[in-house]
Order: sequence, then structure tokens, then C-alpha cells
Amino acid sequence: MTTPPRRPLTLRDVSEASGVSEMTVSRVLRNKGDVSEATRARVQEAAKRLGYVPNKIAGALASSRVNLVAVVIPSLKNMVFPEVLSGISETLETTALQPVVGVTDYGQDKEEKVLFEMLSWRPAGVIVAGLEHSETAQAMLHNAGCPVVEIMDTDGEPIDCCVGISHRRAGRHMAEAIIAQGYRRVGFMGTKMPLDHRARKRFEGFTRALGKAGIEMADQEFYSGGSALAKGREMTAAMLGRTPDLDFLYYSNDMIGAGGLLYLLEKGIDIPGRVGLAGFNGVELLEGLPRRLATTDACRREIGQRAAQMVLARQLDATLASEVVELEPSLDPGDTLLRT
Amino acid sequence: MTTPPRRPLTLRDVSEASGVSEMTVSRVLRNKGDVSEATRARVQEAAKRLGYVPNKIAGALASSRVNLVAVVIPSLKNMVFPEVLSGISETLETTALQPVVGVTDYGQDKEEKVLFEMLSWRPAGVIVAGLEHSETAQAMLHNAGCPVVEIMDTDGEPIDCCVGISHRRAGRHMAEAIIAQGYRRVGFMGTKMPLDHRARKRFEGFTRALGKAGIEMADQEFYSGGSALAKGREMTAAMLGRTPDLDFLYYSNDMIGAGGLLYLLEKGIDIPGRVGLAGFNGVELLEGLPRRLATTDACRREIGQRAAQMVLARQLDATLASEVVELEPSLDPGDTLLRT
DNA sequence: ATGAAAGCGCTAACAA
DNA sequence: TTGTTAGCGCTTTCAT
Repeated sequence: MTTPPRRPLTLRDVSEASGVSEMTVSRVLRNKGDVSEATRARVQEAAKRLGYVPNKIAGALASSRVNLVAVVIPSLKNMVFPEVLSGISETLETTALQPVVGVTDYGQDKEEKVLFEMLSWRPAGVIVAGLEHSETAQAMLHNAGCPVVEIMDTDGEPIDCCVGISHRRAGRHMAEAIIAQGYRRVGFMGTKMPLDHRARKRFEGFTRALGKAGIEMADQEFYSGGSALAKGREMTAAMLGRTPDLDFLYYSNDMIGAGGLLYLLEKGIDIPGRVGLAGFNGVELLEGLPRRLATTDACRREIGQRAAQMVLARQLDATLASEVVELEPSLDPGDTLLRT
Repeated sequence: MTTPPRRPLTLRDVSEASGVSEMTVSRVLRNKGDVSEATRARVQEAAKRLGYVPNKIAGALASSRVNLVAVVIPSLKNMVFPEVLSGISETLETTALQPVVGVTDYGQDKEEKVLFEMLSWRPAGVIVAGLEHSETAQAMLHNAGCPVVEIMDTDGEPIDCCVGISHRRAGRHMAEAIIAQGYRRVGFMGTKMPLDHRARKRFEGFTRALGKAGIEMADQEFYSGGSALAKGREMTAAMLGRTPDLDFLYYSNDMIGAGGLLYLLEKGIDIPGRVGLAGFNGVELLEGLPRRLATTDACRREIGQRAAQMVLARQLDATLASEVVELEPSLDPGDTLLRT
């Protein structure tokens, strides 16, 4: 690091500093083609000494190769998405590809904007949460000119590749487990529907399965915003207040479920004797709770890994066909579901 | 959307489809210069019909303007960083700038890699967590050729701009509050130090202030990995087992503090009569706990906002000088610190 | 093993 | 208001 330059350095600077043509410098810096050890060393020394950072913009334009994978998710506040991201990152870690994250805040307009923005950088692949997109967004994805992987959900028509779980089935399975345990007065708490398609599908699968067993949902409540843990408390208190004979509470995510659990324990209510509980997601947080909340593991890390692999595979062989993978979420009864 | 093309569309395609020069098409698409309403309409119609997505790579190369702001943080699993990100995003929302996130996993090597990768896209600004970087990383930031904002921490020498809190002072203040309440046998639980400089500085400030009051740390324990909530439980149980006369527990983050709180409540231990507790960060989660854990709010959202503003300001006026802002974290005693 | 020339898709600067 | 001409900094291709 000699004197810091105001103008970013170019290949030409390294070329002049090392007395080697730009072309050869380029080759060295990319470990391409045959270059003698002598020149390679000189070039590397010069590049390092100057503190040269290649300009990927120019490189990408010239080669029409971009090592970015666009990842579009609804939010970072819900721990679920960072976990999917981890799966993606760890899989891409050892490759040349790099994830770039865009957040939609559960909005279709925002999703359009984010997609447009990301696609204008011509990414090597797109990983996007969910199967529901605006017409415009669908069109953009169709014309993306790169592999597209829709993740988290398999209930719908994918544009290209897809990996996730069926939330309808997840809801149904939980309902079946609840019924099998003899619960009959079931309440549901969740996020306001239009915002979250997967939560909505779980709800639908859940209510339908209850219906088939001749059980009608005894009470339900939906929230948005605020501390999920606190909301879980409040909603649980309110619901049990107005429908005291409930014997099971199904929460659309573990966080509100945890809030409910803490509230009921405080009240000294017998779980699951008096009320059974279940959440959804299988988040790490549950491990530290006084009781293990029943939940369904949504395979988040694996979804991320598989999605990244799909993009990678299509990098190597662009002719690969679309691929749809439905993962099997596992129901963990914890300590709040099984009546012994 | 007529027939989906394999080759991405270019300005030329829109130019031909609309019978207007590339240059004018470019102007329309960027709302630049004077263009007649008639041509503007024709161009926009053509662009929309074809489904044209501009190539930012070419645009950036030609204009040497990139609307990306690199944000480099240690992790997404610690809710603190998504919150900082929210502050950044919401501030940039209404501007042309866009955040791009890189994660270092608390590793200096990884930080170097991520920085190099991001800088090679010539971002309009860099926002990076912490003041501790490898020599190489520091050199890169110096030569970045764009505003650099180091965030979260002010205890050290910033490269350019800086906004955060003094973690040493935060630790000291908590110690002073604890001492003022008459606690004398204090235990500390936190993350393994080398990974987290801010936690280390809080610890240092804390122990030093205790020392000045003639109090020596009675016990301490450090963890890494695993569910923070569960670790908080385990460590609390272990520590109280081996040092039963502790009257205060200071946790380096709210999550392990919450675990400790839940554990102690379960054991029926009087809080804060028998043991006082405090965490750090002021995370939303605390609102749903049975008791409000004492904590220090680390101003995360504001840090994000201020950092984004610093980058924005320097976009408009590149001559602006470096700026260092130390925010004042507020100590919230909750229900677990004050002996009434 | 190395170099020279052309051009990736766009925009700045100027001309008309 | 619109068009023309040069590049931006690299990589591809082809020569040497």
C-alpha cells in the first residue's frame, strides 16, 4: 500500500507496474491459461503491492458471466429466512457463486421492484420464496434467462425449479395428530392471512382436516406487527377468556406459540392436560423453553441447500430440466401434544 | 410478453421496436433530458411489451455509477443485525441506493473475502460492523474510493465515518447501576471473547468499573454455539451451583439473559430479591417474557439509519468530511434490577 | 507463453 | 428534442 489513489486502479495500472501486458495480467489474476511462473509472480506482487481490486462490472460485461445469485425473501425478522439463507450460503461457500439478498416485506409491489432491480444485474440464478407472484413478476422470472428456484412451498405451479414443503399437508398432519389425541375444541392463532401465503395454506389444510373429522374450529384470531412473543400471550389470554372450553391451541408460528406457552405456565394451567399446544417451524429458540412446544420442522436449512444446489447444477449444465422437490416436514410432539 | 427470448434484450431491441435511437430510449428509461411526450410513450410501450430489463452492468460501467451500498455484518442469526439492516433499508428505501448484505460469521478472513468481493462491484458506499479489521481489510477500506461507515462501536479508530455506541461505557454504566443497588457478588455470562469485540469491550468496561468500586467478579462463564436461550439456562444453573452466594447476574446478550430468567423463575427464586439480572440489547423478544429483563438498548435501528444517511450525504456531496457519532444507549432497569 | 484488436451494453459529451 | 461518437475496464478470439 503506497499512496492511496483516488481513482480506482485498473488492470492497466498493474500492467504498467509489472511490465506485462494487460492480457497476461488478466490471465494471472483469474488463474487462466498458461503463464510462466516468473511472470505470474511479478504480476501478483504488483497487484498486491498496489492493492488492486478487479472491477467485476467490467469483467461481467465483457464475459457476460455474473457470479451473483439473487435471493428474494419476505423478511429478515422472522428467523426462518435467515436459516434458509444459511443453507444457501453454506452451499455456495465453496463455489464461485455468491448470494445477494433482497427483502420484499411480504409485498407484491416490493417483490416486483426487488426482482427488477436484481435481474438488472443479470444474476446467475434466482431463488425466491413462495409460488405467488404478480403477473409482472412472473413474466420477469420467465424471461430471467437464468435458473429460477421457488422455495419454501410446493402447493402451486412453479415457474421453473421448486423445493419446499406442502403447507397444506403440514396443516393437515397437525390436525390429524390433534384429533388422534382426542382434542375436540380447537383454537387457531396466526398472522393476518393476505401477508403470508404459507401460513394461509397451513390454516386451510388444518381447518379442512378438522372439518373432515366433523370438528369445527372453535375460535381463531389473527395478528400483525408487534412482538410475536407478547402477541402470543395476549391472544392466548383473550381467546381463553372468550372460549374457555378450548382444549387445544394451534399457533401458526413457534414464537407466538412460545408466548402462549409461557402465559399458560404462569397461570398454572396444566399442559397438555387442560390445553394442548402446537406451533410451527421448529426454531432453535424452543430448546430453551420450560416445556418443549410441539411443532413441525419446516426443513428450512435443507430447503436452502437444495435450492443452491439446483442453481449450481444448472450453472454447470444449462440444459438441465426443471426440478420440483417436495420435502417431508417432521412433526415433533414435544411435551405439549401427547396425552399420556 | 410475446415469445420469451433466450438472449437478454438490449437497448437496441427496444430502439428497433420503437423506431427511436438507442440514446433516446436510454433517456426515456432513465427519465433524463428532454424527450417529447410522444416518443416517451412509444418507447415505454415498446419496452414494456418486450419485457425489457436494463442491464445495470453495462450502465454502471459506462457511467461509473453504482447504486449499491455494501453492508458487512457478522451474522444474521443474532437478531441485532437484521434490526440494523432494517434501519439502513428503510432509510435507503426512498432513494436510488440499495443495500447489499455480506456476512462474515465473525471471521476476519471471511470479512476480507466478503469485502474484496463487494468492493469489486464498486459500491457507492460501505457500511461495516465494528472497528477491528485485518490489515488487508483496512487497506481495502482506505482505498475503497467511496464513503466507509463503521457501525455499532465507537471504541477505536475509525477509517472514515463511524456511528455506534461505546460498549465499554455501556458495560461501565451497567456496573455502576448494579453497585448503586447494593449488589456485591456479581457473575458474568457471555460469548467467547475473541469472536465478538463489542461483547469483549462491554465485559472490560464492566469489570473495570466493578474493580474501581473494590468489587471483584465473583464468577464468569463463556459459551459459543447452541441455542442461546438454552445456554442461558444451563450456564445460570451451573454458575449458581458452584457460586451460590451470587446476588447479580450480568448477561452479555438478552437471549441468554432470558434463558437465565426463565430458569430462575421456574426454580421459584426471588428476582431481584435473591438475584438481580440484566442483559444487553433491548430486543423485542423481552416484551413477551414473564418479567421485563433489565437491559441496555443498543440503538440498533438508529445506528442503521444514521449510517445510511452518512452514505447518502456523501453521495450528494463527495467532499464532506468524515463524521463520528457516538449514540447514548439507555439503560432500562425493567423488573430485575431495582431493589425496591 | 504472450500480445493485439475488437467489443460486451450502456451513457457522457457533443453535434445537429 | 434527437442523434452521433467515444469510450467505461475488462475478456474473448485470434495472432505470434
